[in-house]
This record gives sequence, C-alpha cells and structure tokens, in this order.
Amino acid sequence: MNSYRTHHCAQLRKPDIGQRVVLSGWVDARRDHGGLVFVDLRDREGVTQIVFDPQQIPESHDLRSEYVIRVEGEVAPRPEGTVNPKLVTGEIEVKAAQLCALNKSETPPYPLDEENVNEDLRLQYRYLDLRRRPMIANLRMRHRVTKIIRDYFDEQGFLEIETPMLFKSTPEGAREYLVPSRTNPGLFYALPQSPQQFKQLLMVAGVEKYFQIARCFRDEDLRADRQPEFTQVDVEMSFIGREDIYRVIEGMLKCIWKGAINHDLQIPLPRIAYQDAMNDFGADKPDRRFGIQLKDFTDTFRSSGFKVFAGAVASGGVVKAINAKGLACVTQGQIDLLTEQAKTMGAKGLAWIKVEGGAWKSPIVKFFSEAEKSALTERLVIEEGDLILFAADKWSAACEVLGKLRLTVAEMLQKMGKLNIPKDVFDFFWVVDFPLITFDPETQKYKATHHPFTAPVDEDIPLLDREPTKVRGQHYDLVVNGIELAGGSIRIHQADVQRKVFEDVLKIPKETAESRFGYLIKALGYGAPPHGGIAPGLDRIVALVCGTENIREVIAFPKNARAQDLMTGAPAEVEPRQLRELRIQTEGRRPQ
RNA sequence: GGCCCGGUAGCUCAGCAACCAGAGCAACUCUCUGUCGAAGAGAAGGUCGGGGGUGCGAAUCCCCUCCGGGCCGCCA
Repeated sequence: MNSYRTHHCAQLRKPDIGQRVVLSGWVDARRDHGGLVFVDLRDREGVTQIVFDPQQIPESHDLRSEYVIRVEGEVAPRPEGTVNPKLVTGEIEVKAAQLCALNKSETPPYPLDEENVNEDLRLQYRYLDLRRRPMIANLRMRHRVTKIIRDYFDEQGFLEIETPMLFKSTPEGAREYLVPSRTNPGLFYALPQSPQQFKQLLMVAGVEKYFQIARCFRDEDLRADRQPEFTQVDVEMSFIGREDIYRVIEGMLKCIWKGAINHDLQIPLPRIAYQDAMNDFGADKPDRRFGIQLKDFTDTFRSSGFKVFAGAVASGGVVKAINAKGLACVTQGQIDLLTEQAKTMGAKGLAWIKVEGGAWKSPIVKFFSEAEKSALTERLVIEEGDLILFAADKWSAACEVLGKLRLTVAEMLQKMGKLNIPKDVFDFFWVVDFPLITFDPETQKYKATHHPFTAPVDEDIPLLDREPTKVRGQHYDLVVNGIELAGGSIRIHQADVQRKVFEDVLKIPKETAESRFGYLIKALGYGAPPHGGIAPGLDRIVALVCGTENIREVIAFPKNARAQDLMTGAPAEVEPRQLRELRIQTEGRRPQ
C-alpha cells in the first residue's frame, strides 16, 4: 500500500465511516478555532475536510495555505447540521490522528480561489495557476479530447505518424521560426507551420490514412486564439474525395462533443458556398448564431441621386446594407468609431441611417428617392429604433467591411442586452467552393487562397489559363460560431498540374519552384495516389468544449501576447560561444 | 506598424484637482470547540508603472515613455 494515501480527496463517503485512512495533498483553506482546527485538504481530485484537535496535534495551528501534508485518521460523520452540500465529500470528515508536514509553501502571490487575476501573474506562476480547479478541469478535458481523437482515428484505420520538427524553410506562407544548423554553418532549418508536405509524401509512400496530433509553429502576431506554437489534428487520406473528408471529420466531431460534454451533434453538417457566405454575412467564417444579414441594393441605387452609391455601381461595385436592429441609440462617438473601423478596412466612409422618433436621421437620406426608401424599408424590415449601415465598393471589399461591422454591432447589442447568443449553441457547417487563387493587391500577384497544393475543381481546370480567379478550389473550411476550426483540401496529385500551378498561375520562377518544392513534384511523378486532407485546430476545439474563447486557458504553458514565456523568461539571450559555434553574429538587442 | 482599454497595498478594486490615499481579502500577533471564502480584536503594509510639464496645490489635467490585454494589419 502507498504510504502517502489510501484514498484521494474526492473519494470518501458515508459508507467509509469508521475506516482508518491516509490522505495527502495541499492545504486549500484552514479555519483555526483555537480549540479546533479545520483544514480543507485538496488534491487533483477534490477536497476533504480534516478536523484537528490541537491538544493532540499542536502543529495543526502552524499549517498555512498550500502546505503539503499527509494526514492519517478516521472517517467520521459530520455532526447534525454541519453537512456541506457544496462538497461531494461534504457528509463526512476525517478526524486526524497523525499529521506529517511534507513541505511548506511560500505565501501564494495571489489568492488561488480568485477568478479575476492579472494574466501575467498567472503566467509567471503557472504551476500555481494550474492548481486551480478550472485549470485542472481544462487540462483533464484536453486529455479526454485528445484520447477520443486517437481512439477514433485508430478505429477508422488511420496510422499516427510523427513528422520532423526540423524542416526546410518555405517562405510562401506564414513567417517561420528559423533554427540555425551547427553542422552546416550558415544554413537554417525552419520549424513547420504544419506538416503539410510530409503528409502528402506519406500518401505517395502508400500510407493511405495518416493522422498526427502535430505541433505547428508560426512567427506571426498573437491573438486570444493564436499562439506561436499550437496543435493541429493533422489528417490525410488517399483514394478519397471531399465527401470522404466531411464524413470522417463529422464523425470525429460527433465523438468529441458526445464524449467531452455529452452534446449530440446533428450530422451531416450543412454546407454553404464561399460566395453565399460573403454575400449574406460578409465573412468566409460567418457567425450565424444571430441574424443581421447583408442585403444587396446594387440595382436600387444604380441610377441614384446619391452619387457615392451610383458611382460605386457604375465602376463595377455593389451597394450593400445591414440593419442593426435596435441600435439607433448609438452616440455620435460610437458612429465615429464604426466609421473609423470601416476606414481601416479600406472604405472611404460609412453611410448610416438612424430611425428615431418616426424619422430617418442621416446625412445622406436627403439624396434618396421615395422608391429607394421603400426598397430599403421593405428589404431591411426597417422599424423604429433601427440603425442601418451601408457599404458601397467592390464586391469583396463591401462584403468584408459590412461583415466586420456586423460583428461589432452584434457585440454592442449584446452589451446592451438587446441580443442574446445562447452559450450552448454550436453552429457547425462547411464552407466550400473557395476560389483557388486570389489577386493580392499588395504584391499585385495571384496567390493561392489556401495553399499551392490545392486541387482545382475538375470542370474548372480549363479556366486556369483564361480566368484564373474563376477557378474554384477543392478546398473546405470547417466553421463553428464564427471560428475557423479546420481547413483542408483535395491536393494536386499530378506532377504536371502542380508544376503548372507554380509556374504558370502563381508565376513562381521555375528555378525557385524547383529548389523549394522540387522534391514534392518529383515524388508526385512516382505514382502519387489521389489524396486530400484537413487539419482541425486542437486548441480551439478544446477551448470550445471548455467554454472559453482564450486558448491560453487550455494550454499548460502558453506564451503571452509578445510570445514570451513569463515563467521561464524565454526568449532569452544566449552565450557568445553558442553564437560562435553557429557562426551567427547579432546586432544585439534592439534598443528600447 | 495602427486603434482601443487598463496600470493605486501581496491580490481585487474605490478615489479622478483640496484633511495625512481608502476598502475587502491575504500576510503578521492575539482570542475562540463545529467551521466550510470561519468569526472577532490589534498592529503593519503605498516611488498611486516611470519621467517631464501646467497649477498655490496633481493619483486626479497635459506630453513622452514602459508594462499588460483586446482588435486591425499579419496568420500560403
């Protein structure tokens, strides 16, 4: 028998009364009555109340928060009226016969039962933070989800295969973390942004069904749902099409939601086209849990007296609007903020109408004809108290601006209590029919919407040369509640098509394509099977089932917004000797 | 790189030009045999993030700067 414990701290119940037990754990709370001392003893599983008689055990007065102790004693019923219904062990207590202090503790830098504590303090003392009940629950949930995923893919005949962390730089995508090579002075590895190319090579190798709980690295700016290192459920299959991917991933989600939070997901999931998502919600990952859909008024304003709208239409653009129901109460300051937001996204301004006191209050409404007004009233269902926002621009720009404003006004309405989004709704769906390539105005070049290995939809292949932006990719995103949870595609498996995409469509010089991706094209030439895959974000999945929006809450040791580890102090300076070995010279730290 | 919010005791926060900057909790000392965020008493704890400016007077107003968080850009 283990000498530290016979039971854990959430185990003892009424039937155990009279038993001699040993418990070990941390002092969660102490209530010293002088002639009687209560201690809530906590371990990973829960809390049990210990009662000390200080006459028998005088050291019980000296216990403090987070001391580690071993207690031997007898399970006793709590006296009439002192049962604690908040604890599963609340009907019993342990009368201590022996106390052994295994370790003392410094006074914790912040109270562990406090909900709202500065996150940098929590990150600095992460080992204490993880002792808190919600954090233990999150770690446990992550373990459970990961196990469900492994079991699921195992049952489906997948092999879990590890791929290298030290990879080659492929600067097309996200900024990479570079690792200098000592044995090849002056040369660098890159940490993978994802195991994309290796999993395709595994398909060429004939693995057929691969998955991996894979760590990925991206040296980009952080967000609440973005860490520099994060985990993907990386999946790839051979001899399949898009439908097979949907089926496998939907099955995985159903198992996770059932096993983690006992929630029954309805599958198959709905699918919406990229074009429709943009038209109706102004986003390729729309949050459909609330209405406020975009409406198109391009035809209404084609020959309008309001030249801003008519002009936008004349130059090939569109006019779109949303109705923020009940938001006419916004202040001018808030309108200015919304305008500012629209401008940062490239809009020249923001046209709006407040419906207040039975009148349309707006600087532009005087330009509108009666026909235009009635079209707006009818199609936007305008009523007293509404706020209408317009965008007139190129199709994609107008959609994106209103899509972002839609999220902002929904947030404002939520804060005012005028919009309620239930917590337990999971609106899952697939977004499909993305354009294969997009024109990037910044570089004035075509670039892959997803990545350059994505296969075009078969019947669109003839358009590759003539109208490349019309070509749809066999790409799919999994979206839930406005969050992109996964993205993937059917890949190009013919070397000549892959070469054509690199050289003719993306205009990557032949030599560059060869040096960066030559091994992949070469591999495709040796009998690559048709294949495709997807990569759901594990951190986001776990955050969803834990009910948090911040993935730092479901990562044991996350980085802060500057990608620093506040506990260990990484990143840090290194010894000059280390740099010499790597033949690296630095300019030192950037002066602050 | 841009915008927004925040920084006052160990923690959470109040104070937002005028007694000497406060409260709750924690820590410390003491009292107490049925508490469960124990209670009561006492004593202690502050470069008001830092620097500069305006004022008779600044935690409070202005400027600069540092730190934390959120968002935009960025994330093939």
